[in-house]
Amino acid sequence: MEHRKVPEHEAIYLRIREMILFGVLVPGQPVTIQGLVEVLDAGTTPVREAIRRLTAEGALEAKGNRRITVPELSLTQVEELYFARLSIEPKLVQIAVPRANEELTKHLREIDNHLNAAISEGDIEGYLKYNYRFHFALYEAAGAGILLALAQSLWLRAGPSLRGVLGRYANTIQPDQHDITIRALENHDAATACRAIEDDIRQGMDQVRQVLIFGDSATQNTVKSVLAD
Amino acid sequence: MEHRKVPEHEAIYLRIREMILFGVLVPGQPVTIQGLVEVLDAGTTPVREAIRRLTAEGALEAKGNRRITVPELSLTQVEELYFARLSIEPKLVQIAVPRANEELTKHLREIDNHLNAAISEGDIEGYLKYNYRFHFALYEAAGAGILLALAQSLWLRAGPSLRGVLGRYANTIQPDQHDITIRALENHDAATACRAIEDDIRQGMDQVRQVLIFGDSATQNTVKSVLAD
DNA sequence: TTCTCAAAAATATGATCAAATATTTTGAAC
DNA sequence: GTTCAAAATATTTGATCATATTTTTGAGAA
Repeated sequence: MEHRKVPEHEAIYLRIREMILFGVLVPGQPVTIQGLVEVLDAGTTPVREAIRRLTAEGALEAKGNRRITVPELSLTQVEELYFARLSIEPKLVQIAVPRANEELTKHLREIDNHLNAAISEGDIEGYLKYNYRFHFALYEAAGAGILLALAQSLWLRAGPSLRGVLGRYANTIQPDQHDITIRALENHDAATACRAIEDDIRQGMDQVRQVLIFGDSATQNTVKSVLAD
Repeated sequence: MEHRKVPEHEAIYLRIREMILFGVLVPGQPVTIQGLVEVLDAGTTPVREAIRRLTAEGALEAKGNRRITVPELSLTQVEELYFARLSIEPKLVQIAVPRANEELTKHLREIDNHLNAAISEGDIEGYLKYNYRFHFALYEAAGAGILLALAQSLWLRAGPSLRGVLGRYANTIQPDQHDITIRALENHDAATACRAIEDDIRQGMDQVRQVLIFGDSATQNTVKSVLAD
């Protein structure tokens, strides 16, 4: 069991999933089986099965014409994600807090250090990766598999659009909700931890909403100028 | 577009999905590709792809030994579903209420009439079908695809266990939350509609919880005695 | 230039088979 | 009866191909 061979379709699924989560695949982009086969140097059957799985999760969108794209979020969908994230993720935190131990908080601090380094270096993909890892290390500690799956589905839907946020707001100083969260965990203060995660979600989703309202043409320019530093 | 040919894998997915929702497939039951191929008189590829999709949605559970089963709900998972349903479904109702029109309430009444007939006849599968249809006719009216997908995923997870509830509680008189809901829709009274759905969810999930706590051996006997009427 | 139409190209879908993996059955020994 | 190993069986996984469907391309007409 420990050394169970991971089926190829699972490995491929995880790779495509990360491409979606971290904005390698962008909203509106068509996704084809053969395209992924070539990019990933994989077989068609595992890619097909991974795609089927990801469409079931809302991470990819099956169009009526047998084509598959990365979903684009409408404003009302952002509102839906906003609501759902605020419903599910703090609950995961609430469940996790009584279970938090030093190992967890230490692990979260490590991730957050990487995250802060990525911010300092203007490393967008690093930021997205460690932000995701921070959140899910915490949520996994809750041991609530169904809520966790819901949260992951929400992140998969939001992932490609989050990338559009970063150039625009990279210079914006936001209160560090992660640090607040970690301290609350150490104190087993569920209310503070939940509020910090809620505020973190609000900050992030407010920014996604802004980008959608004002468009992302200004965003592309500021991505370049930020990364030039 | 209107007469788009529906791929076989989608049609098969819908059929298996209903088997799960309405308790034809029971918790713990192994599910094999060849088994479904024979039951559904279908091809292996569409069945495989449907299974992959359903496991992604949590409706089926991939075990570490490459076997697939219908999930069994633990008590903590029931609590998770309880919380998630109470978070998501009333929100769908809240969004739907301002959009409710006479066509919708008429449609809901028709479904509810079928549901009540099924109850009178002791028709368990009919009950499950029309209960599902009632809820989702309402939720679909919200036009909130992401929240709808979350709700459907929750129902898929709970579906097989709901069947275990029915024999046990079929004689229990519960306030008819559906009728209350319809009337609230007619009056565009979102608060009442949401509360009715919340109460409906509580009634249902309390019963699932009870069955899990006390076991279902008594349930099987009462299924038989109820259906003998 | 635009529009139409047919052919070519791209892509998804389903079938089928072999290989890999896991479980069950069988038979022997104690 | 139990235990264990080997054989048989069941099942999943991945490859590969043919078929079906959709999009793109290019030629001709207006």
